[in-house]
Amino acid sequence: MIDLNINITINSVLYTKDPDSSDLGRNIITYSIELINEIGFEKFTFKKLSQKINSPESSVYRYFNNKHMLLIYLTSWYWSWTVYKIALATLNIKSSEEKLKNAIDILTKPILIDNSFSYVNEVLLNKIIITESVKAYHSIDVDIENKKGYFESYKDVINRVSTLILEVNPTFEYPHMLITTVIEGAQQQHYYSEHLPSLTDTKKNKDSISNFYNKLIFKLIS
Amino acid sequence: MIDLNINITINSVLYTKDPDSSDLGRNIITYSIELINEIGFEKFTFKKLSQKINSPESSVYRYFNNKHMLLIYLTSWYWSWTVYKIALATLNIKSSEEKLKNAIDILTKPILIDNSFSYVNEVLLNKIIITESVKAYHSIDVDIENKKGYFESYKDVINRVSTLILEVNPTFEYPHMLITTVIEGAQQQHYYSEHLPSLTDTKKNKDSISNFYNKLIFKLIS
Amino acid sequence: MIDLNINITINSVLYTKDPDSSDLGRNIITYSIELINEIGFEKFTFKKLSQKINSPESSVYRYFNNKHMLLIYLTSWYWSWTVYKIALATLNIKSSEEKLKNAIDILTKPILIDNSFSYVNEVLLNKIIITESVKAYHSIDVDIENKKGYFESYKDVINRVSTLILEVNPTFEYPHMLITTVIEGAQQQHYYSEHLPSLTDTKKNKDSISNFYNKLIFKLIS
Amino acid sequence: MIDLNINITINSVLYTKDPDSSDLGRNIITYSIELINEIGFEKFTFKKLSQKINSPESSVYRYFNNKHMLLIYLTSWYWSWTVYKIALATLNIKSSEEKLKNAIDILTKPILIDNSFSYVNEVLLNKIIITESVKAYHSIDVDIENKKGYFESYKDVINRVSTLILEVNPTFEYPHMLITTVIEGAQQQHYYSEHLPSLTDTKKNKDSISNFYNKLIFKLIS
DNA sequence: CATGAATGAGGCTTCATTCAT
DNA sequence: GATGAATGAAGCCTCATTCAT
Repeated sequence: MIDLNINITINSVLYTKDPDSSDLGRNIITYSIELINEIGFEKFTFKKLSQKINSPESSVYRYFNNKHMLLIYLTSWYWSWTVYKIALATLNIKSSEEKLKNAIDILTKPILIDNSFSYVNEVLLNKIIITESVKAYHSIDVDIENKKGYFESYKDVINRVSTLILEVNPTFEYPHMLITTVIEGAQQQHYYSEHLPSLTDTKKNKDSISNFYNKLIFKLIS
Repeated sequence: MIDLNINITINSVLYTKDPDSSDLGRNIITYSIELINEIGFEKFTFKKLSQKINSPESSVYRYFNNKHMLLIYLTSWYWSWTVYKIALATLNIKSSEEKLKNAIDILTKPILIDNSFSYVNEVLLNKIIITESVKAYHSIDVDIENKKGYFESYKDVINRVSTLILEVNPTFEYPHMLITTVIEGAQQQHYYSEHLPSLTDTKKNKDSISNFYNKLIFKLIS
Repeated sequence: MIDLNINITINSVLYTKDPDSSDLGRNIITYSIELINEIGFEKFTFKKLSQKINSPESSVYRYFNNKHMLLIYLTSWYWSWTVYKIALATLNIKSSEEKLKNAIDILTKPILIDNSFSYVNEVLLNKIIITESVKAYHSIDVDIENKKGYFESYKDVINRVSTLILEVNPTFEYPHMLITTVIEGAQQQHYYSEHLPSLTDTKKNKDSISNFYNKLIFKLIS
Repeated sequence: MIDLNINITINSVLYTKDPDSSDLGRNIITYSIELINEIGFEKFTFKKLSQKINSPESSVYRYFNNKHMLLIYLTSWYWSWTVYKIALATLNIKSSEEKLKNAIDILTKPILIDNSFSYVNEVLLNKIIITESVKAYHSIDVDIENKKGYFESYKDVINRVSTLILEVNPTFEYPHMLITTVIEGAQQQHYYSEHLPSLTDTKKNKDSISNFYNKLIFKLIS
């Protein structure tokens, strides 16, 4: 991946103080990703995080009002990063089919570390997205939070890829449904292949998940 | 639906004392479904439940060791009930395509109340499955729990429908992947159509979700 | 004072669990009165109380939801006890003037220990009433709390003495205003005579407060 | 009221830096009055105030060491303002009775906005005095604070009006007791008429509070 | 077997204050 | 002198669980 001098910009409604504005803030991001992976989001607390980073709990609160907001931030970061990867992968490509294919690959293949963003371990973050992100928008306050714009970056991914689908087949009726099905399906399959293999069919081939969803999309929209 | 004198049988590893064996137990099921819908699983506690049913907290503990086990029980009940509905809907049907189509309809159409099981409100339970069931198997202990058989009834659904897929197309490589994608995709779409409509395409037609997944399956396996 | 086998009954909306129903509950009352006197209501916390009585904080919460409710309870107890003292002091007395005078004495003279209620130190409790009771009903939620009946026992005192005033002078227009002025004035004067003597005129004579308010009442209603 | 080019002067022990010496200081006064009215003194914090006035918390600390000192300042301001109003209202009047009557009116009638002091909303401040001022001198440190002179302006009011009482009746024994009873009684009655009407008798007539206390005083000292 | 009381531990959050710039 | 960041301590409350009856 090209090393560009860039930052993922996150909507300021998603934090109290920008974590990318200080060492402590970046530590919060780095080690919350680690800690959520270790113990799960349910048992994750700001107290445990603050012990891990040797800062007082109250300092964490200067960045995020509560752990739910931190999770929203992490998912937003992840989807903004995905948007950026899709943008790079479709740049200067003429064929609509190829652009779509490249986007699908990004959404369905295993995640690799991206050294452009030193304080985020994208592989671990992806595991959190798979395991915990449903909790981010399956909250009882989803409607309020949606209005506040908490899910914009995910919507952005969906809309961009929907547009690519419509470029290939302008009369296809269900682009959003298709693309959310693929994204979330692929994430589940990666989880199943690791934890509940009888729910999937990935034993033989590492690329079977990506292959499956590519076939699914192109068969459906052709 | 035919009124059969039947019960959903749940594996005894999923409870300490069978909730279907007493009024208190059935109350626990009925009102936990209500309460989880009201306040979300995160904020649901045995204390609040016990206040709602006017029984001591300690009595609830006789049935389930903790709220996670209760959620596992509820999801198991839901998928066992789904197995039963699929069994009924495919009984005495010769055509493999029709059997599959009937199963898909059950998995993708909106849930209706089933009066055969008086103490379970299936419509509310389905909302819990959509919103909270990921939390049931996205726990840090998933591998242990899988070994204990906590997810057998979901696997049962997947295996039965996979078999139907293979009846239609014996060479199809990814029956499990396809069916988990469809089941979970359909549930998400129902959730999105209510809470995050910009992530789906359901405005015009109530049956669009079911139509979409039917097309998807038959296009893919034909 | 006659030793009667009685209890002050407190409306059950004022507690979560009746403190008069257990040793722990009675300890909470006894020692909260002590502790509030020592450090003031502002700095009083359930944690400090629980340390004083060697019980866990959470046990205190079984009796009162928060310290505000405890203060409401204490003031209610105090005014119910006052109603009881007035009832005793006016029993079997024919003269309206004498009944009123006896009631006024109870409301304006210094408080004496009443051994009928072993776990309440009435002298200390009275100091709390003088110093802190305004905080009980000068809360931002006074209107809601009034509807819930938090102040009924104080209203009871006022109404009973108002009735006595009207017995003496049935045409007097301001019985409630007069009696609240006297009760709260007398309490303030006792406080001032101890802490801010330049705001009162009590140097010479211990009974001057009671004398003053007796004169005030009878001059005004005659 | 005559527009005089004047300021209420507050004893410098009541602040760390004079709030009337800067825009920020005057903002602290203006918006603390608003905020205490909105959320009550208990929940009022310098943090919330600093957010309201868009200044850092630490800047507020330059003016007042803590919120208790701010409350002392506000009550002092209020009573100094009252002294000033009484002075104006008794200027050039010969009759002692009339001077006393005018002073009583000021102390018992509803407060009106005084445009001479632009950054203080006297109506809101009076509500704070009614609701919260008891907390100012009912602190555990009252004796120390009294020695430091925190309550001088209230004492000033009491002494001036006591002098007026003694002008009318030089042999009256309880001028301080009478005047504190009237001032605090009247404030309570205004509170009760708004929040706990069953404790007062103000339904018919807006001026009944002032009438009552005028009658009370003149009947008692004549 | 069912109950109700009791509790230790910890979650979440705010406070009042200090410090370095 | 004003600011803004940082923080230790504590407040308030709930949780999940155990125990004695």
